[in-house]
Amino acid sequence: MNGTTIKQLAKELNLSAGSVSKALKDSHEISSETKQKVLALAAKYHYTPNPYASSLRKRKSKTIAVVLPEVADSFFSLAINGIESVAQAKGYHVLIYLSHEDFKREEQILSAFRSGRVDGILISVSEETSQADHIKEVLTAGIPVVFFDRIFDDIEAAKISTNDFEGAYEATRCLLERGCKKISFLSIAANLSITSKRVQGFQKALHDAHIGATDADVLLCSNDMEQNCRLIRQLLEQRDKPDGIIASVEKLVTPVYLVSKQLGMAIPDDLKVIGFTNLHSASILEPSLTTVTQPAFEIGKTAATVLFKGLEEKHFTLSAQTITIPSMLVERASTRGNQ
Amino acid sequence: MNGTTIKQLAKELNLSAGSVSKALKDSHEISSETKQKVLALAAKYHYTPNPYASSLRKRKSKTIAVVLPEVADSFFSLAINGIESVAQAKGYHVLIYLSHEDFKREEQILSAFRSGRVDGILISVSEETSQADHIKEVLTAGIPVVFFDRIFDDIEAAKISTNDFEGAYEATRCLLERGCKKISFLSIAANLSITSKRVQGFQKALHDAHIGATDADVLLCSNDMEQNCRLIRQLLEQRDKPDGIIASVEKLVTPVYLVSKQLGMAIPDDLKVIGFTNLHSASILEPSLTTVTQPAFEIGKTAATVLFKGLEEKHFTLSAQTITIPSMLVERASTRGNQ
DNA sequence: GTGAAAGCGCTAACAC
DNA sequence: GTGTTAGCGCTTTCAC
Repeated sequence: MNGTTIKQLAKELNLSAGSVSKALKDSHEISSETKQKVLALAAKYHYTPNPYASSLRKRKSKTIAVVLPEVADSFFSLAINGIESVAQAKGYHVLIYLSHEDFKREEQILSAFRSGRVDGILISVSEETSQADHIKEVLTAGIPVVFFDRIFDDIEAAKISTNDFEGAYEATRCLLERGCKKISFLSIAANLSITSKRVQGFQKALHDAHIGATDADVLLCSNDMEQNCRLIRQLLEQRDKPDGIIASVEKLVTPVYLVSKQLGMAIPDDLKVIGFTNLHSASILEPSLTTVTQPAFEIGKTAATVLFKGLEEKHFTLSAQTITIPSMLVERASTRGNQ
Repeated sequence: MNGTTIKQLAKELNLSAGSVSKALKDSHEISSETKQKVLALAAKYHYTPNPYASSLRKRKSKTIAVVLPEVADSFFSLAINGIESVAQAKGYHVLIYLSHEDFKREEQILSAFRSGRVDGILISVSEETSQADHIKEVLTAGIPVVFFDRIFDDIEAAKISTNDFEGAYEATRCLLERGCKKISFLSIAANLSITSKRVQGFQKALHDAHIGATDADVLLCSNDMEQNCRLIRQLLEQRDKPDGIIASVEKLVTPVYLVSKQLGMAIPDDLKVIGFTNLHSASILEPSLTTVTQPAFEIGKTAATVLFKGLEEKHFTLSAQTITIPSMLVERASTRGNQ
């Protein structure tokens, strides 16, 4: 920490600290002449108020926390961009914390927020998060929370997500229409909202097409690339192998392409593929990948906007806000129909 | 902000605030009996010290700032992961700011740091940054700065980057060895350290191979995808078109693949390609992409580690630290030699 | 081993 | 219009 304080300015101007403070915030109580002088001197010394002193005094930090599982895939990168753009415009600061998909860490991170470090929290929960006591605690401490993407249903808080159910439903319909008879759905951690809703959308679409959906059609994958490759290889080597695959998160796309190539299965002729991803490179894969493109930037932006509204407007009930931003099915070559 | 304060604990325990404070930090002046009682009550009330009060008092925020151009590509995502992992281990908080490649914004962001909001700064400068007065100012205000990836040479500060020159040199050599006669180098903003060093590595390799390198071999691209596609198309449509391309940043890879496909140029037979990127999908492109893979996570981790050393050790001169972490040329199908 | 007091820098209520 | 005062919550020196 450094330099110029209000006191120093006051002394040099033969004013009181209080008057300088008021002048700096353009209070009507201060003569414009004095304001000029104060502003001039402040500029000269590059005076910047100590944020912690004023946070302490005003009991507001002008800071929000963003809690994420990881910032490895394109979804969270874009979401951060969205959040940051709103925060910067509103003059808020953004603290970032990664749970690394670890519930214990997520708990620790959240528990530190009870002390007033942040005015509000944006969170996308970890894979391991199956209960929300840690979130309820910050909520009862009076700190607003907005969930985004990986939301938690049974809790009273704002939730911003994409239409996971419909996205998966559409994707499944697309594969069926292109002639798939047996579709596998690759998912991750079952307790995540995005997972369960996507699985439901998948199963509903099968159902509506009068195709029996069994649990065996859903393959639970992990965070380990090697292991996922093995699982997918097993899947594609079995007698009753699928002719369509939905990769419900970005990191499952690479293993699908790799393994199908290894096994000499041609996409889309032997196997059609759809991925939930925002990868730019989807269009330059061979074949180019049909995607359920998520409004990642928009989700981040909306979540932040809603949070700031909650922080700034007195009688705005955050908990009522549940916003769904639609994803978009972008058809490319990986689902081309058989001729 | 909320809840329990030291005062309240003190009152309930019939102690002074000072004693409670000492007990909480396990001072030897306090009897272990008292410590027990204090700790017990603190736990009961989930006491968490107000960070801003103690920052104010101790003139230390336990917070660092990360200033980035953008968090769109895989490089910065991984770097953030690296930074955050160290920060979390050290008990530091991470504020994130995006310059969006805008110098004015970068200046504004930096100037706010003079007030002591952060103990140190990690920065990767914007494309537009051609002078460093804003950085020198925080430096003279006593706030340590560590550059990472996009460093700034003529300034006394720690710098963590990859071997841009050698990476480009190797990439160029690789193309030459695989039979390329004319190589184009796609670059972005010329004033960036990474750009100029990579261009130099490229030109040196041509030189060493006794190939005249002209400025025309370097194609300056922008941030606009459409425009880049047009530029690359022009390049590949001219009579004297290249048979090798180096995409010096991740976002230039997609346009190269797209355009070469549109023009019916086969990679690697008609055109060999190397990209500076950490994309997972490099291996599933068709053909798979030879990459200069950067140690993104490591760079972030090292930058943070160096910064914390500077913050914690009294006589550690940060400015001396200039660390280069090698990138790795990973050969894949996009540079396969002609048979 | 514990307490009292001062102060980090700022703001807001109240005085004049 | 400007000054004074008190205090946000915590830490630290100095007394006892």
